[in-house]
Amino acid sequence: MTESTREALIFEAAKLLDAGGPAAVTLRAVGRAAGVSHNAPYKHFADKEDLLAAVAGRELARQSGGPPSAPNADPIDDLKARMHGYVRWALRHPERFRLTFGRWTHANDELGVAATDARAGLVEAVKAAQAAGQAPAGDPERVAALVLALAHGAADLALSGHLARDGKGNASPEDLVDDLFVLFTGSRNPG
Amino acid sequence: MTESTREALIFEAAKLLDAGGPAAVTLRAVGRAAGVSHNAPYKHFADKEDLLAAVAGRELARQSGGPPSAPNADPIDDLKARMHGYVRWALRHPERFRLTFGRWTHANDELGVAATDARAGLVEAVKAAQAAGQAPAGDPERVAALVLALAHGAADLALSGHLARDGKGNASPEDLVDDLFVLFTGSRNPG
DNA sequence: ACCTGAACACCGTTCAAGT
DNA sequence: ACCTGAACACCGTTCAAGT
Repeated sequence: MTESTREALIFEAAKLLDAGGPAAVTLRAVGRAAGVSHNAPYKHFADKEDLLAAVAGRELARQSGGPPSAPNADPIDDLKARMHGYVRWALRHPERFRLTFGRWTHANDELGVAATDARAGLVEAVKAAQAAGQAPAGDPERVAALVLALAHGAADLALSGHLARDGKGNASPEDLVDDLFVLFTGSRNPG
Repeated sequence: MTESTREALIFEAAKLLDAGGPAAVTLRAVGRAAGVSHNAPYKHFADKEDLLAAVAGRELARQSGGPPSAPNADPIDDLKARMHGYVRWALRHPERFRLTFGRWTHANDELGVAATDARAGLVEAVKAAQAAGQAPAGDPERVAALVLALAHGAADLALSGHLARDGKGNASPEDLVDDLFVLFTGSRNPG
């Protein structure tokens, strides 16, 4: 039971975030939703930011810990599917996406570990694509950063409305991810 | 004099934002810094968000309205310089960057116009690079979106600490921009 | 037309106290 | 070890009033 209150607080905070944005996530509302007083959260988290970091960490771990695609798919398809999944996650859960990549003053362990794990999985996918000659050669961490930066930027611009203005001649974040992979085929590593 | 109070409020709000993040931008602090009462802002802006939108609009217009590089430089260098400038702006003024691409509930005209202008300038630079055979063929708006998404994502990931963890084998946002342009040379439009 | 001061309903956080 | 209720210093916003 001692753990369930903590979990309930995280769960209710995430629910309030989705429903009403960060402004709706007050400790009073979280406590009320979890059936405790408005300052019970202080027995489980240092402060409000610490609670939000727990929400972000749980979300990032969940997102990047999804199914590793079909295990024997083409490596480049695996990488593409992973990035499409990333974009889809951002567009479906904009508040969780923004929270995850938001401002963190006192670095949180839970969130940091989740971020490191997510990057490691992506780097492995890039290495496999490179080994199959389907991605540019070079430091796999750097190629992974390139791919992630594009997917992240496309998603963030789309969410903030800075990507498309009129419907004409514009691209969805998924389209932009595909465009990058088309560029990859132009500079394949023949090895 | 009637206009100067409004301008002073925008100016002081931007200063407070840079100094202490969005939490430091309270209408009371803005009013105090501008030498007016804490609710004088309501005579110039509908609410706090409207004031922040004015800050963001001014900032975006200033950023994208910079010098158009050397006028007779290679088109691809012009495009590259523009994106490097974008990244440098984001890293030097993280709070303004995040504000500009933040949450806007009631769409603001000033900010919308600034965003449209910025995109238009970028599309022109892409068209020039395409005409010189230095950028991939296709809808210039879509190629511009690809380039902007990468620069934006690289900057945002760097700011949130999700780009590099250890110093080893990682890339700066500027490096990632360069990497994209290297991919461009692999799929040049021969026209 | 622009500004002020008091007031209202909120919020994060602290603290003494309870089991 | 976990929780409560009162309290404190804030905040955005509204409103009646002043020039």
